Amino acid sequence: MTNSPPHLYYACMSKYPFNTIEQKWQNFWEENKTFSVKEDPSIPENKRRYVLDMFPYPSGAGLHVGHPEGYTATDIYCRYLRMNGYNVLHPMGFDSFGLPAENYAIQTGTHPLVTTEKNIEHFRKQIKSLGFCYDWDREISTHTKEYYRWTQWIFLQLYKMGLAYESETPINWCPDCKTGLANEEVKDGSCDRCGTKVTRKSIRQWILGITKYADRLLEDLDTLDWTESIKAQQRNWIGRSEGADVIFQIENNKGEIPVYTTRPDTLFGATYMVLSPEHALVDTITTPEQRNTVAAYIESAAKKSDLERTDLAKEKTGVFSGSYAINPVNNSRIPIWIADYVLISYGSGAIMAVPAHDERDWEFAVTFQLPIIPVLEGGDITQEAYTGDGNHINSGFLNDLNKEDAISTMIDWLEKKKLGKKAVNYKLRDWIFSRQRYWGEPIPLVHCASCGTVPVPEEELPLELPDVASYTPSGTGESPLATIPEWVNTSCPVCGGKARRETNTMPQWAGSCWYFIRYLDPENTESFADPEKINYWMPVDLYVGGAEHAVLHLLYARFWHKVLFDLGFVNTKEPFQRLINQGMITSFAYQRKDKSLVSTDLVEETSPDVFIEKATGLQLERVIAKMSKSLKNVINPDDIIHSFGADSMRMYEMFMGPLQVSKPWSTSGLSGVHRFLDRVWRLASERTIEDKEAPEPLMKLLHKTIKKVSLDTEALEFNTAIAQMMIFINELYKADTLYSEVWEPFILLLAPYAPHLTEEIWENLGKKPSIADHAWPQWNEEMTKEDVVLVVFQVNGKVRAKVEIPAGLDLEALKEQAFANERIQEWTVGAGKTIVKVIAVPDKLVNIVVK
RNA sequence: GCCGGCGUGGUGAAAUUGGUAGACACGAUAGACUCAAAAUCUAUUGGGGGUAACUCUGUAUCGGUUCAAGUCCGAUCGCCGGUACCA
Repeated sequence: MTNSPPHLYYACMSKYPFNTIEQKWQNFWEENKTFSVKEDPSIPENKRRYVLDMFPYPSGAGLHVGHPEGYTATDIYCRYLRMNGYNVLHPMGFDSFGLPAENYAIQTGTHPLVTTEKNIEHFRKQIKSLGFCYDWDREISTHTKEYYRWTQWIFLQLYKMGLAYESETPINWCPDCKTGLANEEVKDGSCDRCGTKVTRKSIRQWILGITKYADRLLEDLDTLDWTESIKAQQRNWIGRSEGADVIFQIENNKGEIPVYTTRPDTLFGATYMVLSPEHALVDTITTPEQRNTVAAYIESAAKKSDLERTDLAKEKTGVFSGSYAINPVNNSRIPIWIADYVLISYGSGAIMAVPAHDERDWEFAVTFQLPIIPVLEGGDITQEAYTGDGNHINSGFLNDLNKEDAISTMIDWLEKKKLGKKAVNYKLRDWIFSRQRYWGEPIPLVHCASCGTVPVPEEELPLELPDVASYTPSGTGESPLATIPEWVNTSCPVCGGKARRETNTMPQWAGSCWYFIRYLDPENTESFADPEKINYWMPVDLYVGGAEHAVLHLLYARFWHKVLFDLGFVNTKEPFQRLINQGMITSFAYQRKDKSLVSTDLVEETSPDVFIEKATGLQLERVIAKMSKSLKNVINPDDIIHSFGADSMRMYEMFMGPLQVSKPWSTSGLSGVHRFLDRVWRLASERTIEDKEAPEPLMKLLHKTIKKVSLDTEALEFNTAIAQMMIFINELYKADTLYSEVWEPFILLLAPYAPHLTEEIWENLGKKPSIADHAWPQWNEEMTKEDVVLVVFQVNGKVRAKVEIPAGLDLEALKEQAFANERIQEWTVGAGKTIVKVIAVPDKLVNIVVK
């Protein structure tokens, strides 16, 4: 029960020799290429499966217990599919470009290539020690030039389609990582990777036009078998809204201001306008009297971080520009204000303000005493903005219409008068793609004074990452590559004149946008993958990984895939048909009364479930927390494998609970699973195996077990499949004889779960390895049915008797049984009750309703 | 605030279409084996009452639908994840 510190595991020694067994079979699989897979055309399409794990970033910390969770789930599923005659593609690789290796290089002077390859070695060894059925011949790493050659090639396709463009507008900048970040990499105003507060910085950068695909990224979500939560996150992130662009004329012919609104029906209630401080027209509309005030406001707004301008801002601020605009529906003169609650990055950076029906405008209007005119009935606009539906008032031709009708009527009117038009907007921004760092794919472009930006010819790819003396980013917005003149200075591929290479690199997400395609054809030097192989395997049938990539990797990869689809290079609109997110493996932690947490090594369990802080003697509450070094509750997979074996580790992670939910690690729970495997081993080694017929009850249990394990494995419900196998073993334990006709099928059922142990037992039975190539056992439906069933008799819905009766008894006979039952009689006629109604469900129950 | 998910024993969790709540496992208690311990095996184990047969009660809270609700519907509370002046 206690979450013992790691050194205590070793005390729990097992009897079955998992260390030697596991090493032996891992060697066997490797030498025999048991899990190598080919595109066999004779296997029909419905018998091909592509099962993919999110590949890891090979960090210096090594494998975390969270990794094997998803990997074990797909491993069991793949082994199950193979045994059922499927041709299964199940590869593994490494997402090996990225900042940690580079930061380590800065600290130590070691080349990122050296540490990365060392980490990959370590990860590969750790992953192999769990006995997964990957086809290691297909392993890829995104940092190798053979791989990034094609990442660069895809970038050039994007460039040629006009989807990659250069820009110099303010972007998110992490002062610690010294690089620009995409919107998706900013969480709560901080860098997703290092937690440093993000600032704004204006630098030249490469941007990918993901917004051109916004509609398709949104629509095609409906075709995917993903969890609602991830789809919802992507929908929210794309943030599509429908409304209208409306043009407001500035008084005295100073120009016009287009605004975007989702509520064109409230146009009669627009009593002022607001421009974002960064809006291009601010200068034009500011009157001489207001110039100083406006300039001061813009300066103060510019100093604020995004976080201060949005999250932290409770009070609305702003200044009057001095100018007025004309409301196009009623020609009323409305003031134009400058306020930072309007963002330059959304819509046109300017709004019409309808304080009666918009919370933000209401707050602003109240603060600055601007008029609030209701145009919909309902609510109390003296207290708050009313955003609900209602009949329109004070709205000319919209009066008496509801919200929906008024919106369409107004849009028609605007379009007819050429004052505006229907419009769609997105929260999604284009993808800021360049990084001012070293350890990433060089962007294969050349800047020529006469030809402009020119792509590196495809046949010259890969454009190799050069060696640098110092990895430290300049911080000025240039990558360390800029410091190598012999690399930067080149000739223009078009005119042959002097030119400079692009010095930015790609973000870590680039490599993971298409790695699942490279697995199909990892050695190909002619193309990124052979179309025939793509046709054979794609799309990915099942993709398992963490939910933290909901709007990063999963959105970017979908975008690239759609581009490749449009170019005819891939055969599907979507890369990942089905997605499952494994839950996080958490750990227990101990909490004081004041909610502060105590490191696990400072806690003692004095009696069951009583936890005491050693230093103070105060009782602590056990809570669930993320594993963290500071709490000393991190579980290291290597320790677990060493003390309990990979099979125990695999099975425990599956037995903990449903794959999709997060659950706390418990080492005593692990030992329960280990005990089960040990019992299997002891049955195999201690009992005599008989070829004679097994008793019928055992055969029935076997068939029920085959059915349950098959259906649950298919549905990825591994915890209940394991429970059924435990029931089966508990039953086998009761007899001295082990019948081969029940034992052998059981070992096959267990094989995907505990592959090493079952290979060994299988071989000891005199069978030919590998058990992974053996056919999955089939159940006989007749044998899963019981002859006698337990039926309950209820009176008024309360169980009053339980009886065993022959299965399939007809309803009348069933009712008769109930009435004849002594206990039922006591509760019905015996108690002087009148029978009102009788409900009978075959093989289940009889419910007698009495008064 | 908004979106998504979840609330079941001491603990991790089970429970087809609504039909025996708590399978399986951990922990605990007792017993067997042992000089003893560990390991192993067996039994019991939601809570209350009763010598017992049995009985009352129980799936976050309150209410509803139903012969029957962990499951369906409504409201409330709590937890987790995401997101937030997006006009």
